[in-house]
Amino acid sequence: MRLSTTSYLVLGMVALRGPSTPYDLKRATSRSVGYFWNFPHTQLYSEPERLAASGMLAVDLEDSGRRRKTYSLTPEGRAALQEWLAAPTPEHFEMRDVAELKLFFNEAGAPDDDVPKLAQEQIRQHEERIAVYEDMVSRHGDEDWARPRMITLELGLEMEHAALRFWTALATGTIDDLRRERDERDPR
Amino acid sequence: MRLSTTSYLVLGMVALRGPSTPYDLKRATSRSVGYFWNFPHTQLYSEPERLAASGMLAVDLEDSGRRRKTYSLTPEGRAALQEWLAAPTPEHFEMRDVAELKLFFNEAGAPDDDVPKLAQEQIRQHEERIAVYEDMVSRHGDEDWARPRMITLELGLEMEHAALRFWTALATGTIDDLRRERDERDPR
DNA sequence: AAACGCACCGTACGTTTCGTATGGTGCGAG
DNA sequence: CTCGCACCATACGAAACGTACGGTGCGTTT
Repeated sequence: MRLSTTSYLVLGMVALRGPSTPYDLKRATSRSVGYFWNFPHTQLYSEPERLAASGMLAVDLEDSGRRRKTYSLTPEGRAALQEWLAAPTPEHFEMRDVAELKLFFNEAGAPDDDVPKLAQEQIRQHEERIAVYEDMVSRHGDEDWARPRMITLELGLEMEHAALRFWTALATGTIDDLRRERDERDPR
Repeated sequence: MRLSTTSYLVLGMVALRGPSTPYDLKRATSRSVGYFWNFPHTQLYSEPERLAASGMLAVDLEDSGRRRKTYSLTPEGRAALQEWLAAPTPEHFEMRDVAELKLFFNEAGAPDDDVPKLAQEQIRQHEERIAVYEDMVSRHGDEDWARPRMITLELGLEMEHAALRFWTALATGTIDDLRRERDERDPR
């Protein structure tokens, strides 16, 4: 049985939260890890089933109305998760950025310049996302249980600010400054 | 007929390159736009077929051995592409970062600390990618045809440096400095 | 206390994407 | 001339995706 990244996502979430229903997972991921690995909620119903079938999760079926399924980690599940966590990842992150695509193909566009509008919208997007992240920090930043999970927010914030700087520079025609400042900061 | 992002990718590539075979597209994307929107090469064989069926591309079938198909843009195809380019994107970029996942779930791992190795490997990844991007800049940076397409490289570089700063700070225990420096640079 | 409405929760199903694996093609070396 | 390897193309099964629908049960209204 081959485990995908989604599998480990589920195993990890159950490990952090304790026994969970798919709906619990859905809510928990959409507010945290979902920001850097998105997937449809249907996966959170089918994937635990697969994992239970291969002994990674134990399932407890509610017999009343909603017939909720509550999944918990088995020793095998925990072992698989820890093995995965212990191995560093040779993969580079993967991006999917429609705005960047549009910028790349810009020269094939109609004569009038579409870039300012594109940049403006991206600036909006990134500022909004930064606000969301900062809000999380200020609401949970000093709670002990949250601390270790907050660290990834810093990466998110670095990336958001990087993108924001780029689109802002593009909108104001100061791309050259961008490169110069980067060279000063992280000399090659 | 519904066009996906992949459709526009193909339309855009044919627009920039002129008439192209799927293999041409594959090679061209893998060295450029593939860095921020990856997809398997099989898509580059099936997608143009779809687009040709709906009149966005014209196909010219080689009758000799390899039976190459060369696709070129029709007026409808160009119109569709330009319409797409003219509309700013409401979407935020999407990330898929296995390393970030591992970091997030770290507390569920075995007692010994897996983070240093993880960080080290990511630093390697990002330095390597930066080298690739810088090489592109230095090889094509002063060619006129390449200039407009080089601009997205700057976004790539900003992102890479952001990630590199994060993992480096994580490895050296200077995450707090990271935040402080960011605040100085981009005051909230 | 019955009826209603809405937020909560779960799953079925058709479509698209993905990756792998396989097989043909033709140039250049020997 | 033929052999080998890089080039090129597609088939096919498996996974991921998104949407759309349908049930559940709590709180509110009458």
